[in-house]
Amino acid sequence: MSRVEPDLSALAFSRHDHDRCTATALHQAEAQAARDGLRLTPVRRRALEILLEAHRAMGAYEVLDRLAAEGFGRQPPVAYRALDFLVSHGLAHRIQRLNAYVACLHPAEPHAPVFLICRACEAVAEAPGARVRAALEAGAAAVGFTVERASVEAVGLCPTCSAAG
Amino acid sequence: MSRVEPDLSALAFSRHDHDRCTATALHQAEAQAARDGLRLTPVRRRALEILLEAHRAMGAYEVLDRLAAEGFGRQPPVAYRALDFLVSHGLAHRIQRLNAYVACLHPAEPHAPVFLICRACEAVAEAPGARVRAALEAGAAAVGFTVERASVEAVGLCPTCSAAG
DNA sequence: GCTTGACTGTTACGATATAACACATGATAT
DNA sequence: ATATCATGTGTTATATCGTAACAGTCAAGC
Ligand SMILES: [Zn+2]
Ligand SMILES: [Zn+2]
Ligand SMILES: [Zn+2]
Ligand SMILES: [Zn+2]
Repeated sequence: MSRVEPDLSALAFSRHDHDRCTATALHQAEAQAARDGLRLTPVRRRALEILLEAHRAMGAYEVLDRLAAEGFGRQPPVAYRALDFLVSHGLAHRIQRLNAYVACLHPAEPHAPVFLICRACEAVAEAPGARVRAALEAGAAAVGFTVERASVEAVGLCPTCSAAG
Repeated sequence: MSRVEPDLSALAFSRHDHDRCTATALHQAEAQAARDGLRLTPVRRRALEILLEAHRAMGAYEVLDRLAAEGFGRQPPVAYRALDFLVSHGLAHRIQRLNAYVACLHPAEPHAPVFLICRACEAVAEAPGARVRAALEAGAAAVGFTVERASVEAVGLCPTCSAAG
C-alpha cells in the first residue's frame, strides 16, 4: 500500500497544518519504536513533542526546563539522555552550529539531511541531501577519505524572512 | 606571474615536508596581512603557528595553554580573541563538530571548504568544496532559501588509517 | 602633549556537557 | 517465589567551552 507523501523539505518555512504535522511525526516515531523494539518512554516521548512544537532547534537546557516544569527530573542528564536517544534513533537531529536539537519530520525514510537555518526567524528545515552527499563522497573518495558521518548546515534567510527584507 | 601550486587538499593525510608546509602558510598569512593592513601581532601569529604545527583541530583551551606557557596571557579571552581574528580573516577555520580550530593552508584563494576529519588520527584536511556548495545552493534555492554561510564537515577514515585497518 | 582606537590582559560569570552513583522496574533464571 | 540482570531515571558534582565587562598599554594623528 502506498500513499502520496507531502514534500516536507521546506515545511518549516511555510504555513501549514502544524497540528497534523506534529501528529504525523509522532505517529511515525511510535510506529518505528514498535517495529524496532525501542522504548519511547514518557520523558523521551515528551522531549520529542517539545522539539516538534516549533520548527526550530532547541538547546538541551531549554528542553530540560520544559521537562522539569512538567514533573520530570531537573538535572542536565535527564535532557541529554532523552535527546541522545532521539538522535541515535533518527527521531531528532543535532545541529552542530547551534549546539541544539531539532525534531525529524520523516524519521521513517533513511536520509542524510542538509539543514537550512534561518538566521532571522530561527526556523530549521531539513532539505534533501542526496546530491550534496554524492558530491561530498566523490570529493572525499578522490583523496582516499572514507566518509562515515557528515553534517551539512547552512545559515541564511528562509523565503518568508527573505521576502520581509 | 604564475606558478604551479601543489594540491593541498589532502596534504594533511599524506607524508610531506611539513616545515615547508607551515612556512608557506605563515608566509601567505603575512603577505595577506601586509596587503590588507591586518595586524598579525605576536599572540595572533603564535596562535597561527600553534595551529599549523599539526594538521588537526585544536580546542581554544589547548591553544591557550600553549600561549600561556610562552608568556602570553592565561585567560580564555586571550585565546578566543586570537582565534576569532584568524577565523574572521580566513587564516583559520572553526570546526563546528569539534568546537575546535584548524589552520587554513591556503588562505589566499577564496574558498568554501569541506572538512574531512579522521576519527582515528584526528587529522583534518580541507577538501575543495565547490561542487558540494553548488549542490547545496541548488537544493536551498529550490525551496526559496538563501544560503549565506555553510559548514560541511565529514567524519571518517583518512587513507592512512583506512589502510591500517 | 593629548586624544583616540586597537590590542592585550584581567576577573567574573554563563552556557554546554558528562562522570559517577543510587534507586526503581520489569524481564529472565533458578 | 526470589535472585539476578539490564535498562531507565533521578541525583550530585564537575568538566569543558565561551563571553561580558573593565583596566592598562601603546602607537598614530592632531
Ligand atoms: Zn509543522
Ligand atoms: Zn525565517
Ligand atoms: Zn603540513
Ligand atoms: Zn587518519
